[in-house]
Amino acid sequence: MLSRKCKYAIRAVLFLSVECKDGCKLKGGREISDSLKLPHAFTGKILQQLARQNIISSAKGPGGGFYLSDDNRKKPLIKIIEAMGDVSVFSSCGLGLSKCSDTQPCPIHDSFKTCRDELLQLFSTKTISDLSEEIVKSNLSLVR
Amino acid sequence: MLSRKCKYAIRAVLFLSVECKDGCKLKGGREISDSLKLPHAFTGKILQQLARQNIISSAKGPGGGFYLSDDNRKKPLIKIIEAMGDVSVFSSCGLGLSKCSDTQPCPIHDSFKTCRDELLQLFSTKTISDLSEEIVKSNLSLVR
DNA sequence: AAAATAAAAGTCTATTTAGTCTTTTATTCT
DNA sequence: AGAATAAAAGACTAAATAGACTTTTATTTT
Repeated sequence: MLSRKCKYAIRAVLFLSVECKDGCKLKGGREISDSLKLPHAFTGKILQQLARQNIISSAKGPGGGFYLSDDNRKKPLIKIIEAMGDVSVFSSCGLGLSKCSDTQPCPIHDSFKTCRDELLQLFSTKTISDLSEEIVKSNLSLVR
Repeated sequence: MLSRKCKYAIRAVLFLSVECKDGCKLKGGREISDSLKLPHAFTGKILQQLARQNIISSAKGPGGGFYLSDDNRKKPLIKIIEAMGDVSVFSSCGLGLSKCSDTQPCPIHDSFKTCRDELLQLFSTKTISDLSEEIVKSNLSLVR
């Protein structure tokens, strides 16, 4: 569905959202990748990319790291997906036709579009803070 | 969602199902890839793989090519997806966690699973002949 | 039997995605 | 100011996917 990069990104952001809550202690790239059992160098790249696109925030130097501002927390998951360049899955044809549409549908268009839209709905409505709360409340997993 | 290979495979099979109906004229690999505007060598590989796994039928020599037996037509689309090795999307976690399950869910497990299952349902119920009929009846597109 | 045809099979190349490693830049602490 | 820390940036490597090219094998037609 989503690329590995994108899934790593979502997990990293959700990790930040639950781990550095109000006291807002920063988390280093190393700690993030170690906690989530992700390849650290690759995760570093992803974190940078997220920071550059204002999905997460960062601070250099000793005591620095990544964190989420209040503004960051308000964003829906789809923003992460957009930042990672994976957003086209929610608009493209299930059989790969470039011109597939309601007026010129492929053989599975209708039912496929329904599912695709539900998924888009999910990622567009759930914000980082929404999920953060659910994770804490129901002890949901981000690792393995 | 599905790999390019898998999408090509589905389109090729559906093409065969509508193009060589009852008179059962065979279609060569070249004609298939040309009609669907797919890379011919790659399409050839895919057709072979489908034939080897009894999703489609083939005949060598002059006048030979690919076709669908009555038995082939009865199969649901998921069989094509299985043959192309893409079937895991319908069981794997939306965030890439290997241990995600109903009892140990990831943050988006429930709603993601719902969509995933709907999609699986779609591909498991629609057979090649079902879709073939719909394609003819509603003039649905397989190209572009 | 020989020629022609078309799938089967195998090897090879290109592109994309995933991932590492090294250097630079900004910040903080002594 | 200098040392240490940690992100930013860039160049590089590995693996997977997509795709091409060549040879072989089976079948049909002359």
